[in-house]
Amino acid sequence: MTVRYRMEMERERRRLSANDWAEAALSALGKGGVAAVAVEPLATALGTTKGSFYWHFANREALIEAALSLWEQRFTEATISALAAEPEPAARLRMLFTRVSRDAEHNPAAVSVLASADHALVAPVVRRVMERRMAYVVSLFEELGFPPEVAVQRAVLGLTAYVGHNQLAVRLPGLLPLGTQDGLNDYVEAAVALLLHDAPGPSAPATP
Amino acid sequence: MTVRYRMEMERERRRLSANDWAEAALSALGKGGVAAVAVEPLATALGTTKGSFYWHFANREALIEAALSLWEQRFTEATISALAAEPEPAARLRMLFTRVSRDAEHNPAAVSVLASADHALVAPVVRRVMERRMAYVVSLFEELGFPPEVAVQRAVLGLTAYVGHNQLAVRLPGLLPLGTQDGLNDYVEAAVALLLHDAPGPSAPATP
DNA sequence: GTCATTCCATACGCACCCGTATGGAGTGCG
DNA sequence: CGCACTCCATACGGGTGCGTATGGAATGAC
Repeated sequence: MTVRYRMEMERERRRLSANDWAEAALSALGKGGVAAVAVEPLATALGTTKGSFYWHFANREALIEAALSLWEQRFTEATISALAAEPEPAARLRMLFTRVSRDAEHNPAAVSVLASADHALVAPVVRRVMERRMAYVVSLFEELGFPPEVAVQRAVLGLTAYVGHNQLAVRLPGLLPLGTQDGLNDYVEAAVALLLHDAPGPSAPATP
Repeated sequence: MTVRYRMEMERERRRLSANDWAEAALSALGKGGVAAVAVEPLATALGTTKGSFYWHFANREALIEAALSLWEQRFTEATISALAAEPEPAARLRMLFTRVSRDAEHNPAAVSVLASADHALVAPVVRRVMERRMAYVVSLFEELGFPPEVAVQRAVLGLTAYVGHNQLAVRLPGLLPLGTQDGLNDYVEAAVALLLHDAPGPSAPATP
């Protein structure tokens, strides 16, 4: 019965950790890009002041780095590890596209990160992530038996389509005329079918 | 022989017009998004001061609107009118993709505009432009004889691929493994071939 | 309870940008 | 020349965000 609740009606007012700040920064990153990862606005949003922040972090750059690190881990690992179970490369491709297309409009962080790719702290992270994805998709088409040049072309088409889909779905909701969930599913099926067109047998060299 | 050149060695120092400011704003928009369309930085870049700006414009919003209007006109009209000459829809599609893929990496304005699509002044402009493009590409595939649902799917794949291509080429140069110009041309050919796969005859109803 | 440690609130200086006010160059016209 | 008009330079106030300094509250060890 210690008197712990004095004026705590408006907010919890429990103490914050560095991770709380990083999570809030990641959320702000998704909403407004790196420009929104600002100390004082985040402080008021968290119901605290700058004094809390500068106890946990050295400066604003450290906060941006923490948010980016959080994003990179959460995102890359979650997506790729979810596919590791499926042995069939064609099924993995279909699963990948279904998954990312479904999450596209609920994923503003990826859009904001790419939009801030000119920032010195963002550039290496987004490049690392995109290079990993590019290499992964290329290897996927190679595993399907496409010759290297064709695999690269299919992968570029697929990856750029995903990036553009993500951008348009987030920034201009309702623009893509895919209707409801069914329309989106049909689109993914059609797109994957095109990307897999004339697929040779798996792991069969194409030009012997 | 009037003494007109007093201290004009470092800059021309001729008087500026509102259009000069709008052009500089468009350039800044391409480099750093709407955040870079700032009065004082642009003034120093133009070798003048804010006094000049606030003579030609009411405030910063008017400058942003001028830059966006410039971009919308220059861009949409230039691209679409260049295609009006070609009667064959397949050739128009190929020409469209060749053109936009070639210009993709030299077109940072489109990327910045889409990146700033949450801005109140940018949102209606970019939505208008993208809706026009979407409708145009859909009508192109319909003209090729695809049934409406398929035309929409092909158009979505093509447009999102272009948007993603533009983003990646501008923000992460060298990431797309397309090599030199020839590699890009081959990619465009392959992508267009996939998008045109199983095309019915032009203006032939598909499901009679 | 005392006390040291952890964590936060407040106040301050600095820098940047917006918008306004005002005086003064520059130019064309009589 | 003189004068009106166009255009720009400078100075100022307000607002916001970064980073620092410093005192004080909350918490755990004893």
